[in-house]
Amino acid sequence: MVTNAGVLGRAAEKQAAAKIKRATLHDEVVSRLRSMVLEGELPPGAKIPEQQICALFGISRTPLREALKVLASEGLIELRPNRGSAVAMVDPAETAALFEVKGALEELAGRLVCARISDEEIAELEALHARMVEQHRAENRAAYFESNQLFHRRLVELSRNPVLSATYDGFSTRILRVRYAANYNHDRWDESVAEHEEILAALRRRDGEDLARKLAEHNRLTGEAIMGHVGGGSDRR
Amino acid sequence: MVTNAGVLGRAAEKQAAAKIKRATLHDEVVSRLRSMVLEGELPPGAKIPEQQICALFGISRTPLREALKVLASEGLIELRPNRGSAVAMVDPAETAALFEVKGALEELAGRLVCARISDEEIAELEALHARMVEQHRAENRAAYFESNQLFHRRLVELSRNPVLSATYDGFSTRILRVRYAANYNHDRWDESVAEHEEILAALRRRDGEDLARKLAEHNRLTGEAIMGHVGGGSDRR
DNA sequence: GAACCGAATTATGAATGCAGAATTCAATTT
DNA sequence: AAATTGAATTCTGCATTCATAATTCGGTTC
Repeated sequence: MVTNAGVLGRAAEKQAAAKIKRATLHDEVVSRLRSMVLEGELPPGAKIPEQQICALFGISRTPLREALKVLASEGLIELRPNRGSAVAMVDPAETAALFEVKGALEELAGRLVCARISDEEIAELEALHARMVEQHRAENRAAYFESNQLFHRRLVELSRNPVLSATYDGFSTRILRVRYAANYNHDRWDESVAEHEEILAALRRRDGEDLARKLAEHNRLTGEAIMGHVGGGSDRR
Repeated sequence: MVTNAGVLGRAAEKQAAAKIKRATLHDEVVSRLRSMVLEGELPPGAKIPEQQICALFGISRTPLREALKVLASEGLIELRPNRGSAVAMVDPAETAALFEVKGALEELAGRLVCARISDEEIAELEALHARMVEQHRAENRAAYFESNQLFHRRLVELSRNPVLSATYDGFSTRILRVRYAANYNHDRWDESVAEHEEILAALRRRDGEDLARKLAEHNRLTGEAIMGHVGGGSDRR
């Protein structure tokens, strides 16, 4: 069963708060297809036969094709003229490139957020972190995973740069697919939690440069941990 | 870019001779619509009546609507469900946000390019710079403008991170629309050329950190110059 | 038996048609 | 006369249909 809440981009959450049903069909299709790609239900490289998907969703090809254009511009699928569309392959080199850019974005977010965040919002992030630690202790992988995402997402959002938030969400989404595939090992959890502590410390001091460095480093290490599972050990189940 | 890997000379020859036509119609429509938005032919806030545009292009609504979805995800136009699409407004706050993110991307590019660029490619950038200086001296605004864009674009490209290049291009495009509107004054040209000299100097020394700083600063100053003409202060909301 | 060519099938790209929402405009009411 | 309501028109969203390129499969030839 698909629960869109924390995994999908900003659009999904906003809509969820307002209405249960989406205004337009192709937006709904974009969300559902994106989930399917992220969760691996449509594996990398898989061809996307329009008619089958249409039958699955109970819609016609028009809204589906509109949705495919959007997902293609997000980099999740590829369109080959007259030859159909397919789920984008996960290229190790591209994944590394994604992490590099995501790191630069978090660096910027770190600098900005220190200048613009309120005390209450710092407390909010600390609460998020506490929840994450609790889920880590309970070894609830899925919940920990989602809280982790949420923490970073909220931190970027608090930088009060909507363009940055939107861009960051896009990269998170693309990377999420790889993270699902490579469920990296447990000991990285401990490191990750420790790094979050340091991140919060820098945030409390409102030391923008230090926070930027810490975030970039955290991102780099996470990337390497994941890359190690994607590139080196092909760990399929 | 295009699938030109034709082993059969005849088909490729015919294509090249006839026209550089795109494989799919909606791709062509995306390009043409984007140009119209960038050049101000479709001014910010303008509604986009599908039928008129269809008549103008001599196409049906289907490929147009697919193109609109793509441009919406690029941030150039807005889709309001059941209420039509319109060219995205140029918001001073959003423009400032765009420059912040673009600066972070160039910073990353600066670090990467120093580690990955070859001597020949440095020479190529110097040639581009020289051409730009020449056009500056000749007071050829349009040509200078384009060379300037090209210089930065190529520098980012030489960072050898395709994701970064694509993202940077996207932001350049969105900003380009504002730059067209605000043809900032001539004295900024001189500053800009001087900054390019420093950028090249840092590149020659392959001092990634310094180059990153220089690029970020150059970006910030350009942004402020443009923002001053658009109407917003540097940071106002 | 393998390679090659061509017709049949299938899938994609684009156009048209149809239902419903939004806007417009006129008529009615206060 | 101004405001409001509702009918008519316009436009968007989606489904359906048509055309064309790609793939598949069967037959032929070497």
